[in-house]
Amino acid sequence: MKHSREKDSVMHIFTSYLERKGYRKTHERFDVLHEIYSIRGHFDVESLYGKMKTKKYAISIATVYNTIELLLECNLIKKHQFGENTSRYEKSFRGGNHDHLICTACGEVVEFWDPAVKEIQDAVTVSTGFEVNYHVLYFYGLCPKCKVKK
Amino acid sequence: MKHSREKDSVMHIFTSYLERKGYRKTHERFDVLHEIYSIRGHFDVESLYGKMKTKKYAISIATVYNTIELLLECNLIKKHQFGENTSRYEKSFRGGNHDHLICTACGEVVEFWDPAVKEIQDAVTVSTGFEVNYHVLYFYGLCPKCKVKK
DNA sequence: GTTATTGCAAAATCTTTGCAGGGTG
DNA sequence: CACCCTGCAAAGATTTTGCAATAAC
Repeated sequence: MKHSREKDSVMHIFTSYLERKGYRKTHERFDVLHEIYSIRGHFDVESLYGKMKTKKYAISIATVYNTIELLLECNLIKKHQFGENTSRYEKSFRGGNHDHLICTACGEVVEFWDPAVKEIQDAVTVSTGFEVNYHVLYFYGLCPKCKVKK
Repeated sequence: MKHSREKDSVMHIFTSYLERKGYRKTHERFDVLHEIYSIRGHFDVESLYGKMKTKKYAISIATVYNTIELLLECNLIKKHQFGENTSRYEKSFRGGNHDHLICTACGEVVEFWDPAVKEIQDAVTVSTGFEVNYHVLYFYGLCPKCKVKK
C-alpha cells in the first residue's frame, strides 16, 4: 500500500466530514476511499466493487453505493453520466476542476482548465440561489488531426 | 393538432433522415416526434409514453425507445443524464445553447445561459486547435429550498 | 411478397431498500 | 450499550431483447 500526500489529504478531509456530520468512521468507508484514489481516470461501481472483491476486502455493493454517496457529498469524487446507463465516477481532489475536450471522430480526450468557469459559477450562484458544489463541462468537436482529415 | 413551421421543419428533417438510411416511415415514429415537439422543456420516457397513452395513441414503450434512438442520431433531440437514474431528453432544433443547474438533493433542473461559455470555447479552440461543435455544462449543487433544509 | 418494425412480456442491468446482526462512539 | 452501519437478498426502476404478428415498401 503506497502512501502519498494526496491520499493523506483526502483521508483527512473525509475524516473531518464524517466527524462534522456525526457519521461513523468505519473501515469500509476508508477502504472505498483508498481504493478510489488508487484508480487512474474514470471508474464505475461494478469495476470498483469487483476490484475490491479481488483484493479480498470484505465489503458489499450496498456499502460501496453508500460510501460513494458520502464522497459525492464532500466533493472527493465526481459523478459522470456519459449517455450510457451506468454512472461513472472520478476522484476530484486537486485536478477535479479540469474540464474536457472530446473528439467526436477519434475519441481523443484533452483536458483543459479555464478560470472563467468559476466566474460563470459565481454568477449563476448569485442569480439562482443555488449552492454549487461541482460542475461538468465538455466541449465536443474535432481534434486538430481529424479536422485536417475532414 | 396545431401546425407550426418548427414542426414542419423537424418532420421534414426526420423524413429525409429515414429515407437516407433506408428506414421505414411508420406513423408511430412520426407520432413520437410530433408529441416530443409539443413538450416544453425536458421530459423522460415514462412521461412521454404516459402522455401518448392518454391521448389514445396506440404505441408501446419499446417503440418509444426505438424512436428516441433515431431522433438522437439525427440530432432532433438531446439526451441528458442529470444524476438521477432516468434519462431525460429535450428537443434540440434551434433550442439555443442553454446550460443546466441540477439539485443533487431533489433533482430540480434550472436552465441558464451565460455568454462566457462561448468565450471559454473560443479560448480553448485557439489553445488546442480543436474545432468545437457543441458543449455540455452542468453545475451540481443544492437548490434554494434544499439548501435551507440542510 | 419481403422484410423491417411493432407490441408484448420477459429478461437484463443498475440501484435502492428492509431487516437482522455487528461494530462504533 | 445505544443505535448507526453493514451485508445479504429481494425489490424497484429503467432499458433492452426475443419473437410472433403486422404493416411499409
